[in-house]
Amino acid sequence: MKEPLPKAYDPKSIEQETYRFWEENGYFKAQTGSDKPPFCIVLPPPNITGALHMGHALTATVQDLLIRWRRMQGYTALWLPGTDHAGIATQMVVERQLQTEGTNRHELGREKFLERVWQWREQYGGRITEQHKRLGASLDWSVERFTMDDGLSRAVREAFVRLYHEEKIVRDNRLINWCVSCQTALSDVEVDRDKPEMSEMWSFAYPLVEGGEIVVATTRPETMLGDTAVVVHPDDKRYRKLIGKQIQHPFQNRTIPVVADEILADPELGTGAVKVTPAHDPNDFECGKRKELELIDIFDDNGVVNQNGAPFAGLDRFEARRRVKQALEEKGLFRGRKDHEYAPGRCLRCRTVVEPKLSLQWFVDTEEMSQLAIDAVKDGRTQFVPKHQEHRYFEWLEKKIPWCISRQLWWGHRIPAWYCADCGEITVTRKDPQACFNCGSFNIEQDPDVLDTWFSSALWPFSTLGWPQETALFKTFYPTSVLETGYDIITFWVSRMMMMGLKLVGEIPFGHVLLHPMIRDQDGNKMSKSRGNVIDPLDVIEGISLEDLLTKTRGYKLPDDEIERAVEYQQQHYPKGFPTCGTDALRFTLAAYTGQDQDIRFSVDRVEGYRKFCNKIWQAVLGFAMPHLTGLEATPGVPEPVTLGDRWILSRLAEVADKVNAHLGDFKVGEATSLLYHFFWDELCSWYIELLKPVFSGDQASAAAKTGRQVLRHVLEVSLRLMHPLMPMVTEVLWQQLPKPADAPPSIMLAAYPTADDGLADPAAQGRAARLMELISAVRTVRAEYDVAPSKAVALIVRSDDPALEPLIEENREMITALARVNDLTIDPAAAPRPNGCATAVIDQAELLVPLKGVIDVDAEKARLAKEQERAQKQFDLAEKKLNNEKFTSRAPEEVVQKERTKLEEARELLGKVASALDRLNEVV
RNA sequence: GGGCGGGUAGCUCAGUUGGGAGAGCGUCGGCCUUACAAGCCGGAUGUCGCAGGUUCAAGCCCUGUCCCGCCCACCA
Repeated sequence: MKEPLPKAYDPKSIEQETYRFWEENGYFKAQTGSDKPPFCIVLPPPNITGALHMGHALTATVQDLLIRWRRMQGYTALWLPGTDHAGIATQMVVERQLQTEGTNRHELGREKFLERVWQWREQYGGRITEQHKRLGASLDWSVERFTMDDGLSRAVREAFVRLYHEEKIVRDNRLINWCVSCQTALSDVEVDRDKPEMSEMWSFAYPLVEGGEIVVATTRPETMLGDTAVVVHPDDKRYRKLIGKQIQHPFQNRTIPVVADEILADPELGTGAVKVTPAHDPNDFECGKRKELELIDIFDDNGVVNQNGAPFAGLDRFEARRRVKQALEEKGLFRGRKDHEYAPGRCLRCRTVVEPKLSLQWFVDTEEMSQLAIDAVKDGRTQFVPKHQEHRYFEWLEKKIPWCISRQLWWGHRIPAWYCADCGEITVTRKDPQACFNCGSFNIEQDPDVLDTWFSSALWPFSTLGWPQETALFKTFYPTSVLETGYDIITFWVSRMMMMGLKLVGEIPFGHVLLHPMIRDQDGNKMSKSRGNVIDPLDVIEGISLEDLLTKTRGYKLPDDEIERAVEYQQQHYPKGFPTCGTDALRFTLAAYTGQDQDIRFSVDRVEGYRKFCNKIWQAVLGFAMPHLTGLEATPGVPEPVTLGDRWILSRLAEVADKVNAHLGDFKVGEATSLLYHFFWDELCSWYIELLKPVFSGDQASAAAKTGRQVLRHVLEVSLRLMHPLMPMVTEVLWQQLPKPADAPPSIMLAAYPTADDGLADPAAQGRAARLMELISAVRTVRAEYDVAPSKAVALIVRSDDPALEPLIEENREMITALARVNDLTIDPAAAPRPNGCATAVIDQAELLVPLKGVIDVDAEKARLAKEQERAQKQFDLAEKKLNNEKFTSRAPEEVVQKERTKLEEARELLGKVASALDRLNEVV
């Protein structure tokens, strides 16, 4: 880190090197066994198949800033990284790979296939964690985890066995969601409901054995092949006498009964009669249980009609629909169709319409666990931020839906259940058994299925720390402090971690759930490859040309027309590609966006703005400060201020440090970023550094100059520490450059996070500084309005009778002359004669005259003053109106009324000054 | 159908014990003033979605309403 630094900020030249410096020195490593308070965040494990996207960048930014902040505050901070094996996703990737080799997993066999998956994982599974390093993430890589690690697999086994023996996990034949494409069962949260699409409600008649008919309506006519009843409401007069009668199935040699059921049948809907297919509809299934109806499964695992669906066996379910309708029409049973909106459930991963299907699967009984999870949030042991997101959590948990956890896949944690071929008993145990626990037979076979990926994810906050063993990590860091993630996985993940943590460990897994919004493109659309609006964080960090961007897009595995569309979008929206913005700017942007409650419309322009901020910091430290600070011996503690400027900036520093800590404590990250941005740029750079310039160009040995150097060094150094959690790279590099007391740590990461004690509160100095700034700004405005170049100095006459103003101006004469570019500053009493040809500005308790001989345009000046007059008049009128209102003066608090009186007086004075200036102008003419 | 969030400058968004409407980007004018033109100085810009109400006082609280986004339910 000792190489000469470039003159201008260049993120590429510092970032990777800085990360290496931290990593090689082990600064990310959390020490257990210290007496410091613990602070722990577990990184939501990205899928090994995933590539870093903006959502990861956002999550990493927020978590890293919390971790760095707490670490600097003196906490033992652990940020634990890891990845998820992502069952279906990974298996699909490897299966596609096999396909290109002309083989498949069945040819390969289970064992060989799993070897291939592990191989794939070795090769690509670490990509995404490497990418986190580019974000500056201070993750403790020494404790990196993977959901299929031995340790985590032991935790999975432990959880399963314990829940099984408590009968919270059961094997049962139930209706589940079956994906005919992925060939596996899915849980309810893995079924996605799209916007409803136009479909039809199709009616047909079932002929009664005794003659007559009963008409039913359905969106899925093909399921009539598996119908085992028609239900009507017991009170429905139209059908009452049909209850108990038999229907002749039109295509099959069987009859089905008309049954009364007040739950499923609603006389108000449709025809009031409902066909019941217990094996292929959740409501019908429940009805079937109530009425002990026969279950007829008419589809095989591919969604093709089986022998039960004769004579339509062999047809795909959608083809079967067409043919059943056709056949019913031919038999004269068609009774009409209506347009109908219908939203079929789709497999979250492959978009195939899921088939409700009767199947023997493993389920978690969530009744008790859900309640534990609900209670923990209701009583505040775990708090959601923002709080209103709780409703998603409660809404889902309160349904207490059994969780189908078995998946018909090979990649994942295999279910630890062995079936005995001899006695039929199930053995469920922590260690693989040699024989049946019941009969001792060796003729046992393990369940071929694996567990839902989310089962292992649900254990993440404690399995990663060593549970079920009482490891030092586990004892130190459980429960973890904050769980930070997107609101979209509250049901998938947050709820289930709460359930499992409370059930298995007996304690909440985390104290706060911090939820961030989703990242969309600048128009509010979801980012998707096929749309072409995906912004890769690494492209923003490093910059990318349009050409390279398009090359990347053309490499996507997408249909040609989608690629063309994506390319077109990018040509239109990103004609110049993306500039190099750097990690710090990206992080600052993402942090600034988190104030929002709605989804983020990500704009690269904004990142570019913050890259400029990085340059501003760079220039302030290296360009301005360092030449004045070389060889400076840094005094420890807060320097004793000499000038008003010193007092003012140190006072502001105290306020800012205080507020930033408060904001971060409240998770108000956006507030903290904006505060730091404005403090550094608008106050430190635009005012304090500017007013140091005349000090530094004068006598180097003066008290003002000597203290100025110390204050400058101090304020910059504290500011860098304040900003470090947000912009870790640039702050580290610059911090290394600044002179520091001898006991300073080797990295800014290890330095203490600033508090109000790093500044010096001085409200009086702030008030006085504000008056000077007002004065200087007023002169600048006059200059700007008359287009006086900065290189040209002007004279300034301050007319005032305020006894406080004269000493203030005298003591800070240099500041005014330098910042307002004034060469001749005089202070006159308010009644002193006015010279000709002056532009006038009016401020609180003073009139400012700027002689501009020959430049003054009387009309322009009149117009200018008229505008000021108007503004003052408005203020005056407003205050007067309020004060004339008896209700206001009697009911408003005294201080508010007093404030209004002051305002009125100020406005009155302003008006007087402006009026006299106007008079003066008129005299001249 | 039920619920949640949002509607503030051209754009993206801040704005809590209710008490002078803000920032960034953009825009306009002027500046190479020796850290920074990736900069500096200055200007303009608003029926705070709409309509009521409470209050001395409403962007903020209440009621109604419209629009956008999302969640849940229903969809025989």
